[in-house]
Amino acid sequence: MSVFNHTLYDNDDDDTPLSFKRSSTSRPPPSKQEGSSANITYVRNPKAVASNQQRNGINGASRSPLPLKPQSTGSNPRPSGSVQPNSSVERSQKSNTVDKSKLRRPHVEGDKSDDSDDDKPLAFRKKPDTKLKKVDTGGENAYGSEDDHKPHGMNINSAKVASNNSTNKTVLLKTAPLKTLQPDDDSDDDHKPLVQRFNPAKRASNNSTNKPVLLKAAHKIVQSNDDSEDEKPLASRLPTNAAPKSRASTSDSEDEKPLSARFSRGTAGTSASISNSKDKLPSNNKGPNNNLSAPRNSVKRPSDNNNQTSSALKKAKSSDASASGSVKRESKDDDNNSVPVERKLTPGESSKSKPPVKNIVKKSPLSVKKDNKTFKTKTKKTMKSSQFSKSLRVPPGSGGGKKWSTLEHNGVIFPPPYNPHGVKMLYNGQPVELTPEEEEVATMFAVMKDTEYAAKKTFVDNFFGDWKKILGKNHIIKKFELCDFTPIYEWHLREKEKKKQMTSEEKKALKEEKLKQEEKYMWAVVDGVREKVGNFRVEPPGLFRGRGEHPKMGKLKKRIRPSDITINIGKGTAVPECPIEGESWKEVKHDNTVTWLAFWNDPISQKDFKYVFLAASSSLKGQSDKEKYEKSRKLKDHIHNIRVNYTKDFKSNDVSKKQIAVATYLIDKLALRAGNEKDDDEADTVGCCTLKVDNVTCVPPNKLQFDFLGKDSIRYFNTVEVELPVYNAIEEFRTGKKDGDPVFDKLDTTKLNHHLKDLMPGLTAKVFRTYNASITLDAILHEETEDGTLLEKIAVYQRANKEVAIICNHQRAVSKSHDTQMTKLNEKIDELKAFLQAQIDELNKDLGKVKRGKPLGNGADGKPKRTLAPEAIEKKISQIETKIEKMEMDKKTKEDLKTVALGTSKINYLDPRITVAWCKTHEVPIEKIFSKTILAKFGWAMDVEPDFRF
DNA sequence: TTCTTGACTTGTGCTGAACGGT
DNA sequence: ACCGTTCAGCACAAGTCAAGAA
Repeated sequence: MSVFNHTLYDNDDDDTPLSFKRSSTSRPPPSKQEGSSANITYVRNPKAVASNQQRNGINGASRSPLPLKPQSTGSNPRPSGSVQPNSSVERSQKSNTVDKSKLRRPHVEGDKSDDSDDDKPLAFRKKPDTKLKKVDTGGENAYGSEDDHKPHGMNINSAKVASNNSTNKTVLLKTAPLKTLQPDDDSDDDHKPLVQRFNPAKRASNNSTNKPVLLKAAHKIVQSNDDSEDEKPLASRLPTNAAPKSRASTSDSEDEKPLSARFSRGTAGTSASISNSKDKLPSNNKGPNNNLSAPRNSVKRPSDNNNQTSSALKKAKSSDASASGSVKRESKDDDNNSVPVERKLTPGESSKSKPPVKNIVKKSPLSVKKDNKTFKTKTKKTMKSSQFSKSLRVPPGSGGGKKWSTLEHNGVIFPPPYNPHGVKMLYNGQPVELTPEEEEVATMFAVMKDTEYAAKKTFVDNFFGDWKKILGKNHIIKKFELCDFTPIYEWHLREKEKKKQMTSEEKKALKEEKLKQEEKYMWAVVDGVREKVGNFRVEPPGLFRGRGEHPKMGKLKKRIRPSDITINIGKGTAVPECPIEGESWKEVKHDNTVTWLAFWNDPISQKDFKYVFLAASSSLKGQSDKEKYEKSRKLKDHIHNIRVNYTKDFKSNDVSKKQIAVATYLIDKLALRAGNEKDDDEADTVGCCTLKVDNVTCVPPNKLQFDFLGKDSIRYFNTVEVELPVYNAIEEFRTGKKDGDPVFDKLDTTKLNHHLKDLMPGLTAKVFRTYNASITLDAILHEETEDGTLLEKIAVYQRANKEVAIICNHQRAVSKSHDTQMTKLNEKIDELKAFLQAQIDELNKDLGKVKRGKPLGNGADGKPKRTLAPEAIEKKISQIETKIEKMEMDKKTKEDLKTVALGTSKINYLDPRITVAWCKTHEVPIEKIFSKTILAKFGWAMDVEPDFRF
């Protein structure tokens, strides 16, 4: 069977984590038998749980003080992407010290080689002269970042430096001209405190010496020799050669230097504030999706075998890679297993097995128009899926191309019809009789009474406007102010309580019932393989919860009916029966150039669609995921030239060119999103291309302060030191414009991406995010993993993950109980400290006696104390101190991560092969890093060789 | 060329299961 | 066994980007 299964889910093993052993070489753990055993059970125990309601509310997430990126050593300074916390409080809280030390990044200082820098994540690149000035950092991070770069030892100093300013942090990047950077960065040490520490040379030596890097050494060596390298982008290789550390130092291409040198990054703190609110209505449908036991299919897709079979190595070249990615699918044969079976698919596989199809697929947009009148069937659709040849297949993203040959599924499941509760709300103090339809909408609003939404005017206005349409002109209810939804709200609370009070048996029964109803919708069969369906539940009606200041928040999201839904299914396959009697689907299509199983128009914005796709663990999704990472890896080979290219254009006389250059720089350095144009009926958020004059402030001599609301209205706040030409260009772009005007008036994402494609096939703005995230993880893991305990290794991974999350500005709301929890933790620590101190005092006393040859007397238990050797006593004291340190560390970690979300980057930006290879090399059970779901999603990456480098 | 449509990825919060301490 | 905290997984909003239509 597939490795995947074994690895991940052996039944036998139960939950025991499997660990990859190095010795095993690339092999994954022995596989088990096929499907048999592995079951993944998604079912959870129906116990009652206390949910924590973290809520929503406001997030004020502030970012942890993480340092964003350290300086880069080289050329590009990474933007510090740190986000600053919104709340001053939070900011102040952060401490920089701890993490940083761990985070240190590889650094290269002197690098002579530019190349190396290019490979490096921006974060790691050197700063040119960093003079570290510390900028005002707001504190937390500013320093942090720098510290991070530094070797641990260095941190101390840096710590001092750091101040807790609550304000903004500025990053300091040095803009130093390249020159500065280069040659002797070592020399820079003088300037920079941090820097000094960083001598590459030193580092290298340290590693070998101080740090026990067992694995590393071996590993590295291997890499260089490995064939595997072929696969790897050059850049990646470089690092490997010497010690990772050496990377920087070693490379010599000076060519590159200039560019790199130029970039300096500031690490500013960024803070992000969040303004999301969120309360959601209870959705009817939610439910765990557990797996049912379904038989699994062991069938594999016919494949080419391109896949990687066992050998992880099969590395296809990048180009192929995408095509050949192997994917494991979850298939189940039988009911019981939900275990994913590994399968490999090659894009072409399916085709093979199946009869060749014509390849005509052209990609046309869906034929369905909204009107649906026009249903055009474009050629593609018409074509039978069956016949495409593999060669024709195009990567999923590419647009054209057949995605499947046969597709079977059972459609979607609808939420239950509204069940009136009969509780009367008050209007002007009087109970009001409402029809079920009117009551349903009133209830949607009532249950949100304690959320932030209920206090927002836009939300209330939109809700009331839509509700009035249902009430009709002549309804007694005319003014919102006279409405009192409290009775319904209280009813809701009672229902919630009832639910909570149910016994576990009752809950279990309910769950099973639900599972039984949903089981048939959970699976689809694609090219003969059973695959999980992602979101087979139609969204229930409710009030739209747009994020930020969304102009449509509160509008009624009407109930979706079968007549709103378009089904996509294989030709010749039975069309799913419409689950609601007397109704029928809007349309049934047979389009094998797309991966959706069904869609309906978003009731809030008719121009948008809601799709039903396969689950992330499916082969189709896995293949596309792999292609995404392969494309990002390819960027490694082009990044140097791209940087040279845009640097050259910073001073172009062609404004359009200049804007493209500066925008690309910001996307590369700061990991900004592209920034598509938005309509007026959407929240007012921006990305790089849509930055407005008031989103960027020039802080002389060469810093830029960004403050804007990005995706999901998450605040991006960061002050970064940039190269002087960039600074000047931004200043120029802002000149003569008003606050709300676009900084990049000659640019939009289409133009930018068009330009990027000239630099590298398939390159788009978002690829930089993936590239910088993955290469940062790869670099930190290689630079900082040392021999140590499992927990220590996991901590290294977490720090690396955190670093990436900060770069990407992935935030989360601070849990409501965070402060309480911290207080408790502090009390516990203090208590323990006092206790431990007493012990230490006692031991010290004993130590003195022992040294003087005196008897120890009796212990607390009245028995004479055993005489310990001084060394033993010292050791004991040391252990106690270590324990205290560990607790402090845990506390810091908790504080640091309170506003940082690690999951998003893990799921979307970090090439799983980096993690898998690292786990194999360092014998860390993959389950310690990836949850069951993520493991299933990344089945395609499980058999990577241990020496894989991004 | 620009606008619109369509498809798919990315991102945050909520809910309830899992975990760990008492 | 109970209970609070942590975390996995889901829901669904909000991005990106390509291709077709105008």
